Parts: sequence; structure tokens; C-alpha cells
Amino acid sequence: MKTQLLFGDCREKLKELPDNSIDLIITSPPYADNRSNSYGGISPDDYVEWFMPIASELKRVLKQDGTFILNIKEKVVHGERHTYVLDLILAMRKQGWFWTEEFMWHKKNSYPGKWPNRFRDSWERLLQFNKNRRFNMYQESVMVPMGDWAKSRLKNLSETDKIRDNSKVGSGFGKRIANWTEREMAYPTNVLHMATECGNKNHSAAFPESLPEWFIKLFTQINDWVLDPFMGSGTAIMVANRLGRNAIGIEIKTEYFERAKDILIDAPLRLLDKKESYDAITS
Amino acid sequence: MKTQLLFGDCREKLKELPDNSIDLIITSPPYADNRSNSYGGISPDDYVEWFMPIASELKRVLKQDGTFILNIKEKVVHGERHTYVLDLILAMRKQGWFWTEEFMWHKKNSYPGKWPNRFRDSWERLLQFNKNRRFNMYQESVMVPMGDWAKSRLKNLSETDKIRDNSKVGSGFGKRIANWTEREMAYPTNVLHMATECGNKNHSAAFPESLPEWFIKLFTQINDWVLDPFMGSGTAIMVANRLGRNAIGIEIKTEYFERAKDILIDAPLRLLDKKESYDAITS
DNA sequence: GTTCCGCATGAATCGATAG
DNA sequence: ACTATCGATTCATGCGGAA
Repeated sequence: MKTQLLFGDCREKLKELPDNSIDLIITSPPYADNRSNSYGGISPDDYVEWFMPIASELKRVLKQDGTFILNIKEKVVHGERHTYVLDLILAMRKQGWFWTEEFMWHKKNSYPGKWPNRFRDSWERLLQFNKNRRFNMYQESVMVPMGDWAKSRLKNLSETDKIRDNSKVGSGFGKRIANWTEREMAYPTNVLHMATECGNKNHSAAFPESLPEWFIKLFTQINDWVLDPFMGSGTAIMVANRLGRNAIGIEIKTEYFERAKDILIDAPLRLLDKKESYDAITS
Repeated sequence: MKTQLLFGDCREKLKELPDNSIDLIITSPPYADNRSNSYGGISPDDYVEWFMPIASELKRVLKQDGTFILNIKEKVVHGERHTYVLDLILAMRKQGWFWTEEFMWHKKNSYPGKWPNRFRDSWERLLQFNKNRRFNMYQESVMVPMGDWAKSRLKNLSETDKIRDNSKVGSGFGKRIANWTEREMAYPTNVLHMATECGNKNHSAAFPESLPEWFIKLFTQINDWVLDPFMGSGTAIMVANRLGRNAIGIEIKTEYFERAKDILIDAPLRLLDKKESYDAITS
């Protein structure tokens, strides 16, 4: 199993990857006007123009039955939602992608704040794109406990456990999923309930580990290839690694790249020889 | 207080309403390919073209500081999400609307089913449009109990009530919210958790009462005017009525119209003289 | 009166079959 | 090939009847 970390601009680094080699692309690109010191602070109006060349490369490296999961949310500009995400979806389709689905990530602990004309933004889009109508999907790997658990199953659990686990129905992870038999499991929906990991360790990741974990399990098998062209601190790559998938991460910012490298190399989960496992790290 | 029920095609009936007279429009128009025997089963490709003349009239009758809430969801066509809702948002902006916000309605009891390439669709869009960047919003009226309510307040509730009410956290209504003091309340987010009322008595509504209730409280005050141009069985109008708002409902289908009329007239909640209150009913 | 169990019912989607 | 219809799949919810 391999894990490759590439340091640099993904617009360049993606060209080094072979055609039709990736099973799952999952990424959270810099939002408009964010990370201005790395990707140059793309303005909302230029966002689509900036992203489409990257999307083109992603389409090239993705396998025919692979999947591209794009985590994105439009920001508020002059009191209204900007339309660059809508424009992006339309442009992606024009480029030949299928807009298969839009998953909803409900962020349970959204950023606090109060404004006179809007409430806290508590959800993000997880856009699913494919190269074909047919693609690999392993639904059984993300099944969740059934909903009528309340009436029968949880009688002997503690008060807080009962209440806490309730909110995980739909999509997400209960901690005791392993205890349920298959008959008591149901397929999830396209709504994911996951809290953002805020003060975890010393890095605040774009998404919690459970998010890439869900999609990696859903769209790949062991030894498949996972790509994150905007790796950040490497959450998706680390999870792919832990789940026994090959992974490629690209990051332009030195600070993020070094942190991701440290985390991945220090990870005690890999039983393989470190040298063999990470010989593809380039910096 | 008045409640007007207009029988007919809203493309015609809307013309009878005066300019700048409505505080809140909340509606759930027929989705593409649905209600084929009333509005002619609009195909997804023609949806925007069909809706925009209606949107134009809605813009005319809405007050300058009023709000338009549109409940809609795109359907799957040939294995991918159709883009007519995205196109609709872009067309609305071109018509002069502000796309202020997109609320998320998480439907816990989504339609069942299993398919090889997708999960159950469990959420719908609640698009907020405005005529200006400034509009009326009464945030305090929809505050919800704070996060630790479960540990303190629900001790003496029944088991099922506890579990049931839990799912309404985030945005929504607990039945006993009135018991909380303001100090224990927090502002909600833009995610609403509400189940559809399916097996309800003898009418199944498009949305549960708590949905229009939330928006009516948020965007109107007593004696303001609420409009639903696709009234259906009249859930939104009935709730507006109960909350002391003036309301106008338009419905083209005889069956729905009659049902709505019966429900509204039989409602024992109105203390006003029935004749005065409903003298504007036309059929 | 409670609690529990069974049953009908949805803004659905896919694939096969038929015209 | 392209459209129209139909069956199979599946689960949260509320209601009614039974213990």
C-alpha cells in the first residue's frame, strides 16, 4: 500500500498522475476569498474559471467507475448567497461530468454568531460527480441502525446515551453500530449528521474524520486509490491510509504539507515498513 | 382578520391582488412531473419557463420588506439530479430577486426504497428570496431551547415524548418550548428537522404544520398578510390563521380547494364571526 | 388510562416490459 | 431508439386495537 504526498500547486502536480487511476477523489477546495496566501484568494466571481482547469485534470485521472466528492458552500456576498457553486455545477456538467447527487452535511456544532438578517449556517454541500451513470458503490459498508431502535432496543441504555445516539439516525455513526445485527440495520440517507472537530489536537481540519471515512467506505474497497488535491492537514489521506486504501495528497502550503507529513509518518496504525509505505513522499 | 381562498389558476388569480400588499409568500409549487392533472405536469426542462411569470406576479404583490420562501427539490432524471432548481435560482436573480438564503429541511421520514446508485433523498430546499437586502425578520419568535435542555427539562416527560422531541432540536418546535425562559433559549440555525405528516387522519399535507409556522413567526407579525399561491390542502393558510395573520390561498384543484375550505371554516380556533372572517371566500 | 404491536402510507427511483 | 407503464424495493410515522 502506498501513500504519496505531493508538495505544490495541484494544477501542476495533477499532471504527473496517470489517466484513469483514481477510484475516489474527495476534497474540500479553498472557498472563495479564503486562504489568500496560498491559492491567491480566488474571488467569488472568478471561482468557476479558476476551478474548471483543475476539474478537467481530475476528470482525466479518475477511473471510469470512480467518484468525485466535492465539499463546498457558497459564501454570503452583499447580503445574499453568491451563485458560484450553482455556476460550478452547471460548468461541471458542461465539461462532461454527471451531477449524480448532492449530499447534505449537517454540521451539528456550527460556527457561533448572530446577524440581523440570517441565522447560523449549519450545513454544507457534498456534491457527487461521476464520469458515467454507472459507478462503484458499496452501500452495505455504511449501513446504520434502524430508526425504531427507540421503541425496543434502547430500553436499558443510560439517559444521555439514549438522547445522544438519537441524533445520529439518518446518516452518521453510532458508537455501538457493531452491536446491531444485519436485520436491524438500514441503508442511510443522503443527509449526514456530523460535528466539526474543533479543538482536536493542534490542528483544525476542514472536515471531521468520519466524513471522508463515510465516503471512502462507500465508494472504494481495500487497495483502491483515493486522491485529495487540496489535502490541507491531511485528514482524508490519513483516513484512507487507516482504512487500507492507497492515497495521494497534494498541498501547496508548506505549513499544511509538513504537518500532514508528520501526522502520516507518525501514525502508528500502519504495520507496513515506513520506508516502503512512504517512499513516494516528495517535497 | 381575513382569510381569502381563491379558486383557480394562480397565474390568473394573482393578478387580482394589489401591489406591495403581502408580507410573506410561502409555498410549495408542484414539483416537475407532479400533479399532472392540475398544472399539466410540467416537464423538468420547461420548469423555469413555467414558473417565471408566476414569480413576476409574486414580486409585484410582495411588500418591499417582505420575504418569499420557496420549497422545492429537483428530481432524478436519467441517473442524475436535474438542474432546473439551479436554473430557477439564477433566473430569479435575473428577474431582480435577492437569493438571500437557502434553508435545509431535513425530512426524517423520507420515502423508502433501495437503488444501486443512490440512497434515499431525505432533504429539500427552502429557498429564501427578497426584493431588497433589508427585510423584516423577527428572530426572537423562533428561538429554541439551548443544548443542555435534555439534561434538565425533560426528566418528567414520557419516554416516547423525550425521544420524539429530541429530533426537533436544531430548528423546530418542542411542544413545551413555552416553558423555557429566554435565558435558556438560543437562536436556531438554517437547518430544520421535521418529519412529513403522512398518515395523518384523512389528509396528508406536503409539509407539516411546524414548517410554515416557523417561517410565519420568523417573517411576519400579527395582522400581517401571508400568501400561498399553491395552497394544496391549506396547511400554511390554516397555520397563518391560527397565528392571527391574514392569509390568502390560491388553489386550482377542486378537491384540494374544497378540503381546505372545510378545514378552515370548521376550525374552532377563530373567535371572529365566521361570516366576517371568511366573507372573501370565492369559489 | 398506559404501553405495545401491527398496519397502512407516502413530492421516490430503477429496471424491465410493452407499444 | 425512444417513451409510457408497472412492479419491486424500503422505512419513519401515526393511528387503532389489544394486552
